Amino acid sequence: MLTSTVATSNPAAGSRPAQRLQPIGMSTSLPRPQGCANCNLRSHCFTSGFLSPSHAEFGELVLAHRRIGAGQAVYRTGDSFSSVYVLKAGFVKTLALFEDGREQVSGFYMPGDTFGVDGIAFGQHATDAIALDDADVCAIPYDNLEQLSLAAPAAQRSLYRMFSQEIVRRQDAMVVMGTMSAGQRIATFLLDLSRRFSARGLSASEFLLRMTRDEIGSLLGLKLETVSRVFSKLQSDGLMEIEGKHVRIVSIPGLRSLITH
Amino acid sequence: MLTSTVATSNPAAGSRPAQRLQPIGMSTSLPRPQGCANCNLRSHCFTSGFLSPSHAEFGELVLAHRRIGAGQAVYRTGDSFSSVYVLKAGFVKTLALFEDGREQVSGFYMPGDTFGVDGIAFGQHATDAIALDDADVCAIPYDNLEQLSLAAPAAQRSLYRMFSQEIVRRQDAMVVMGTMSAGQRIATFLLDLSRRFSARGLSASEFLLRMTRDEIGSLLGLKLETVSRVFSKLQSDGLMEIEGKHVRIVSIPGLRSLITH
DNA sequence: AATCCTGTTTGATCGAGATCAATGAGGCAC
DNA sequence: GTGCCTCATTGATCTCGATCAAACAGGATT
Repeated sequence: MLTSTVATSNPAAGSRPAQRLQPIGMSTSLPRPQGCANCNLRSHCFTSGFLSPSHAEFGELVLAHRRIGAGQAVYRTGDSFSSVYVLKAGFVKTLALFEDGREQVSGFYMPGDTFGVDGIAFGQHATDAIALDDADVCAIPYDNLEQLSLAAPAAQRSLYRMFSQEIVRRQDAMVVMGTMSAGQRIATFLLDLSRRFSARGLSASEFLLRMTRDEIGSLLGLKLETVSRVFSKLQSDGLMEIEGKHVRIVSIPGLRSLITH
Repeated sequence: MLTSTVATSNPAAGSRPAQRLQPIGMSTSLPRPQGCANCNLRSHCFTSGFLSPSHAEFGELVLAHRRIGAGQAVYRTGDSFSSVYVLKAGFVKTLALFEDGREQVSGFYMPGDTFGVDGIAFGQHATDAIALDDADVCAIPYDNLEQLSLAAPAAQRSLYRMFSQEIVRRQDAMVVMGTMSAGQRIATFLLDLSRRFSARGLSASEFLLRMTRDEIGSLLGLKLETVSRVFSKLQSDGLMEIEGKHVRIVSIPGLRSLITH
């Protein structure tokens, strides 16, 4: 069992209704305390592929910066598409909405991740992006990005890679939902989080879930009770420990073998 | 009931094992009988956004052309990524493969559709692309596309739109699998096919399925028996008629209301 | 303190779809 | 023609996850 009680970092997210923000543009952005050159997320940001230290001043030109309160929207479905966003701090979920009111979590994003790319197809966003806790986002106006891409082949390549990764990410989600049992889906989810935390220099085995059981279930095509039951089962099987939002993975290989068998 | 027996256009696809083709490049491509300017799919091809008639000769430079036999692969997972493909004739499925051997159909493509975009992220394809019947594909070497994008902003914009559409398509598939019953998934699938046939000037209500029940089930996260049962149910409910591969949708609004309720 | 609210856990039951199984239909090879 | 193969249909049964329901924990508010 976990010995310490861990408070969530997002006490207000649930009780505060999601509110619409103005679209984020350079003209309305707050001044950035420091530029890309000094950003501690440089290595994870997709701009690192084309913003070399010597181009730091160019980075200043491209990026805007804004704080999003917990539960608030970075953008809403149907909002005119103007920017792609890089998460600088906090966590964000994207929600896919269907015409008939159906909705589903389509992704969780952590610092360094890029989101909002879906908007390019039709000039308006195809998801809601909601902050799970207080979050800082860098908004990259799409017009600037297009310009930059024309001027810098490396920028174009980074952008294409990012697009393609979003395609692959959703494709993997399809396979997970189309072929895996509840236990396998949860294991896949946990290992994905683990890998991403690890890539950011954080612990691969111990971390906080920033989202609810309901949101996890929505992403995976499961009900919240099923998510809860699977967590309990994995704990009793000795593969993980879970107490509220606090997760400790006991056996990463154990979770992996669950998925294969 | 349907009064005529309709032969499938793909008698050999099932009995012939999928075989690997050489990667398609300009140097190995067959000469094209005619250029983009005269292509009857111009209006559906993503190149139509930037290849104006006056640029027809540029189109000749960009495009290569090749016939793929039924059951053969345009590319395989892991193949080095060199081209994006536009389907000129026939039907193609893409298969997503997982490390553990898991596989799932991730999309069906019809003439005018673009596929293969997933390869850009990691420089190698993330899917298999298999012809469902004899197919003609236009291969667009990625290097050329990058060059063209740098020179022509309209080309870049078309390419981005296409990427983003692939993201949205997979996201919709996630919602379908994550929130819909078997009947609703099948109805969504049929309406999607109907819309796409209709957009190509073909009948929205009567068409041939080029794929097996198993392949449909794989795309939707269902077993082939379930697909078959749902077809039978929809027929007995008077919403569609189905005989083998031949589908006639009796009530498009009826199918739509199935999805909502 | 008491109350309320959201999120979580756990139990009992139900049902949609998977699984197992048998049969049939169409096409191809010989 | 016969045999073989893949694909499709339909029935019987089973099972996993959904649903319905109750209880509880932690915070926030008053």
